[in-house]
Amino acid sequence: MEKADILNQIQFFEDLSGESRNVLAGICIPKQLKKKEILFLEGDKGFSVYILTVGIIQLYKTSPEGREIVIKVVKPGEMFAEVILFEENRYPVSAVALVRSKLLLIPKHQFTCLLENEKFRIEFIGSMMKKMRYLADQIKYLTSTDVEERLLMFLKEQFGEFDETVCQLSKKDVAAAIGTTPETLSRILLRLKKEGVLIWEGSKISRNPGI
Amino acid sequence: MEKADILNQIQFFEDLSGESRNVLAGICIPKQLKKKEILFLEGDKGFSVYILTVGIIQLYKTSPEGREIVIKVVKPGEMFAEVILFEENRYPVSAVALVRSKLLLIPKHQFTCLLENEKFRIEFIGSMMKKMRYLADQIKYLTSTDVEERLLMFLKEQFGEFDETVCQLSKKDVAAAIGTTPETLSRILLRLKKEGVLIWEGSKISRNPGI
DNA sequence: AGCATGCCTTGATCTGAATCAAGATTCACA
DNA sequence: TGTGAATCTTGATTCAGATCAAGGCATGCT
Repeated sequence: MEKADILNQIQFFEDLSGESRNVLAGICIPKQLKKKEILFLEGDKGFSVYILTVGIIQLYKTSPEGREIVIKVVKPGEMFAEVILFEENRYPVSAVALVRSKLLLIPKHQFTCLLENEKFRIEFIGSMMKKMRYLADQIKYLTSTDVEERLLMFLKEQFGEFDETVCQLSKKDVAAAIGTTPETLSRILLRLKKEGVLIWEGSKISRNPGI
Repeated sequence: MEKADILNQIQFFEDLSGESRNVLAGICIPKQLKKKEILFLEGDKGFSVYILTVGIIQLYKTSPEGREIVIKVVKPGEMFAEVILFEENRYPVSAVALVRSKLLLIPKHQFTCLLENEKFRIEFIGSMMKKMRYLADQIKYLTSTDVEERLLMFLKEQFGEFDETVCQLSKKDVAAAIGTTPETLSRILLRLKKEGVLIWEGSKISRNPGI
C-alpha cells in the first residue's frame, strides 16, 4: 500500500488537504516492530513523532520498584510521542509493541515545519487537547472506580459497543492497562462469567447484549 | 499594578516579546474570586482561557457518587482551561478558588489570534506538552505510590525545597489533592511528627532539613 | 456573645485488591 | 515435536487505606 493511501486512513489526517497529505507522505518513514519490541525508553533522546497504523503500542512508565505503570494503550490511527516536539527532547514514557505493529515515523524537524500550515496546526493542537482530556479522565477512573468498571471502560474504549470481538491483547497486558494484577483480573472475569455478563475465552470476548 | 506589569511576572509570557505582551495586556480582563467561589463547572460552555496571578485554583472532576477527584492544583503564573480552545468548547473539569484569587481572562477568539505569532505558538504548545507530562506523572504517582510519598511530592511541588513554609490550603483540600481522605492524612501527619520528619501546625509547615 | 456549621483528630471496623504460593495450561522456539 | 518459559487460574493471607462514628476546636454569621 502506498504511504499516501495509509495516511488517508488515519483519522488524524482526514481533514488535511490532499496537498499537505502528499507532503507528509513524502516525509514519513515506515517502520515495523515485532511483538515485545521496544520502540523507545523513558529518558531516551527522541527526534521523531510516530503514527501507529497497525498493531498495538503500550506507553508506560517504570516505578522505582520496577513495576510498569501503563499510561496509555495506543490504537491504530493515533499519533504519539509528540511530547518531544518542544521543550525537552526526551521521551517521558517508554513505548513497547504488544503485538506485531506497523508505524510511520516523522522526523521532529519536518513535523515542526508542517505546523506552519494553519489547518494542520489547529488539527494538531486539537489532538493534543483530546489527549489531555483523556489523561484527566484516566486520573478520574484510576482513583474513583473499581477494577471491574475499569475493565468495562477499557473494553469499550478499545472495541466500542460490541457483542463479540477478538482481543489481540493478553490478559496480563489488559490487567496492566487497567492498573491491576493478572490474579485480580482473572477473578473478576470468573465472576462476570458466572453472572453471564462477559465471557472471554482464548482471544474471543463476548458480551451479553441484554445487560 | 498595571496589567502589563502583571504579565511580565507570569512565567508563561516571560519569553514573549514586549510587543506581544502589550497586545496581550490589552486583551486580558482581570477577575477576582472569593474563597470557595466556582469559576466554571465541568460541562459548562467556555469561551475563555485563564491565567492565575494570585491565589489557588483547584481543577476537579466529580465522580458519579459525588466525590471530588482533584486533577490539578493551579499555582500563580499558570494558565488553565486552554482545553476549550479547539475541538469542543466545554470545560472537561470544574474550577474552584480554594482561597481568594485573582486571575486574567483571555477570550478564546483573541487567544486564537495570538497563535498566529510563531514564537507565542511554540511557547504555548510547549506549555501544553509540559502539562501532558504532568498528567502522565500524576497517573504514575496515584497508582504506584503510597499516600505518605504523595504528600511529600505534593508539598515539594507546591513549596519547593523548604525548611519552613506557610500553607494557605486546608488539610481537607490537601487530602483531596493527593487523592486521600482527611482521616488518613491526619494519621500520616501524626506519624511524621512523631518521626520528626514534618510538623504542620496551623498554617505553618516545617520540615527537618536533616532528613 | 452565642450558635451553628464546617474542620480536624482519634478510635474501631471493614474491605478491595495486592501479595504469596502452587498448579494447570498454553506458547515459543530450537 | 518436545521442553522450558511464560501465562493463566485458584486459594490463602495480608494490608493500606476507606468508612463509620464521635468528640473537640475553630470560624464565621446574625
